Amino acid sequence: MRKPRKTGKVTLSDVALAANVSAITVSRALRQPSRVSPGALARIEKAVADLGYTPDLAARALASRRTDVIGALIPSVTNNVFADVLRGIYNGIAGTRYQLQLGNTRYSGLEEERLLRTFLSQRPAGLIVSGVDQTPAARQMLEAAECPVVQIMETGPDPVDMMVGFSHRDAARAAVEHLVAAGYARIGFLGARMDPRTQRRLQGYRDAIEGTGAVDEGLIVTTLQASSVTLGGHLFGELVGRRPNVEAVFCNNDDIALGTLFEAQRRNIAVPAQLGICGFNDLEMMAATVPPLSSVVTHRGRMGEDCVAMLIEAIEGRRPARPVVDLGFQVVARESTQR
Amino acid sequence: MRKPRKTGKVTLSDVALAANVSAITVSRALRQPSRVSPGALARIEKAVADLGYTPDLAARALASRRTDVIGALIPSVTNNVFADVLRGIYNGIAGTRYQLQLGNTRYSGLEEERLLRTFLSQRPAGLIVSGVDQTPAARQMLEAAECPVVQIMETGPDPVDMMVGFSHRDAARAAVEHLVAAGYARIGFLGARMDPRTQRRLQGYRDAIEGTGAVDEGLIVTTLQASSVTLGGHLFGELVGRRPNVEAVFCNNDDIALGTLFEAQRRNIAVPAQLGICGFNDLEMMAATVPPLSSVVTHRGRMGEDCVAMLIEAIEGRRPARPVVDLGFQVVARESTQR
DNA sequence: AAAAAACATGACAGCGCTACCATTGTCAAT
DNA sequence: ATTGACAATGGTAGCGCTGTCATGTTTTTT
Repeated sequence: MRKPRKTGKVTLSDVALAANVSAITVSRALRQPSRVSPGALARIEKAVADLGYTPDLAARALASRRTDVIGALIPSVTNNVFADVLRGIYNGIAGTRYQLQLGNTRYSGLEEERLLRTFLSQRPAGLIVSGVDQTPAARQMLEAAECPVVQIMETGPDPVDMMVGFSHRDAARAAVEHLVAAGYARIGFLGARMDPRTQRRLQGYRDAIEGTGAVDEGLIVTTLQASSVTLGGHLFGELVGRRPNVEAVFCNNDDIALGTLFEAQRRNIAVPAQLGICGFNDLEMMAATVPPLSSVVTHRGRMGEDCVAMLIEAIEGRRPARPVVDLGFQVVARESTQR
Repeated sequence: MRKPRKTGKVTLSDVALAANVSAITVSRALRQPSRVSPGALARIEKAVADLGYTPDLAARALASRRTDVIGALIPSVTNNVFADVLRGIYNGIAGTRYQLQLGNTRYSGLEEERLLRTFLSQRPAGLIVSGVDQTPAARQMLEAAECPVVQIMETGPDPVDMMVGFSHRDAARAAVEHLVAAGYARIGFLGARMDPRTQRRLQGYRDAIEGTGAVDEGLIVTTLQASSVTLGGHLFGELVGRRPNVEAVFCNNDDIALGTLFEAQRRNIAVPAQLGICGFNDLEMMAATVPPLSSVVTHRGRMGEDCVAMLIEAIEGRRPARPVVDLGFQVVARESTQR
């Protein structure tokens, strides 16, 4: 007697009809099977399979005023660092009922605001944002968000909600202290992009150098350009031009460290005898170079996994005991810094 | 007289009330401003701004039976190749009304099917999938999809709908022919992961070698492990163990080529004099190594941008004249293959 | 000047699902 | 036997928006 649906789509009530229960019971069977009698459940499951029913997520979202979408905002999809974090996030999310919606802010605060607005209008179940330097407007949106929020990549005071990361300043400081301990003096800093986290690493460099004397600004070479291996070579070339007696470099990231290594080869500067090189992040390749490059391990995959785990806990009402997780770091000393 | 919404949310009809028009007119003003009188439009825009109205996408999706979501399925988020494609996709999508939903299949056909099912139940506006080797079930879902579909990464016969990519087989063949032309004999092949596109590159290698004589299977070293720089070194070591007189290698990708370069340095094998190395994809770093490494340029960013452009054209009813776009490739000869 | 076409707007009825409350039946406690 | 607690199920009423058709108003055409 029921008029055929215009859309031809199999709906809840088609399933209900086939299973001889009401629509709401089917809905319950799908979401909380334990609240439905075994007999009804079996009939419903059969009907779902027979009819090939798939829930309509838009209808569900509209009716329940919630979704299973976790939004994530990262500044770059090509940067290996975020790629690893992203892999962790996908690993953490696989097998759960949540879906990831990824936004690429391209290091722009305005773009982040725009994406945040879009995401929030979808009533996400949770939100992942990178860093702690949101614009005031973004910060306000995050605080007003009625879902859990995790800030990733770094730790800091005053979290919006939860946090998982580490101190870039401390990590950089430890790396430079390692160079000092290895016997290098006149240590340079090479940095690209100069986003907030890079700035904090520079600060860590200053912290360490100040422990041994005055900072020579001429040893600090930075650019706003995006990081690359080629650029690493250029930066090192610039540094050598300015301070020919430089003994070691702490590189803002591993691409720059690799570029520096190649540039040193090109200039016949022996690594580690004449030049110590330390990178940051410890990408897989760092152990494979000649000589192997020292770096700072950052737990990127772990960060992605943990932030998803924390988010899901919070979404499901079990707020983590510690809302701020510091994953730490580890200086890995390889041949490139063994004078 | 209108009872206050329970959700406290600003809705279309709140805007309509404030602008003194009906809800449907507000709806039109937002979607097709040209169909509303300038006066009404101005009042509506003011009301939207004053009230801070944001459309509810779930409600829109339910009522209109369509969304602005473009789903993309890629096999890996950490592989530089896909990262570049993804960047292109995000570039193409920025500034449009479309949103990207990204799925990570992790090179698994089953996972691809699962994600496809999830995506399709959201009535996406369009779909991007990687490669041409979908499982039969996935293929069927794609063919039944009522939205445009683009297959990316490679071209082939029998597209589901549209395609943008290039021939991996031809590209690999050209690379190996370049090695031959450079005067190398006994050319090896190093491959990891051995996914379908890698297999086709191996086929291209065979094509080229067969042009000069018989293929020596001992020169082909492969593994199912995921590619990495370290692994590249191991593969090359394995190859040298088996065929000490190998003169050149065509590497399945640039990470492996880089690993090979380092392994050659470790073994004091001179590149390019004693060993020619050619990679695949031409990542940025290839030009910065010592010596610079030859590779095959693949237009990854372009592929991402083009596939989005094609998809949007098709979504909006302007089907592209050529549904299959071959972006081609380019062998870049650098010092590593200049004997 | 009358007819036709184009515009501007609105009323209504859902889209497919779930929140909320109500109803029924069963069983243990009183 | 009565009561209350609980489990299983269903009815009703939307969630916020848009498709469809209808209505009135202007502009254009012949």
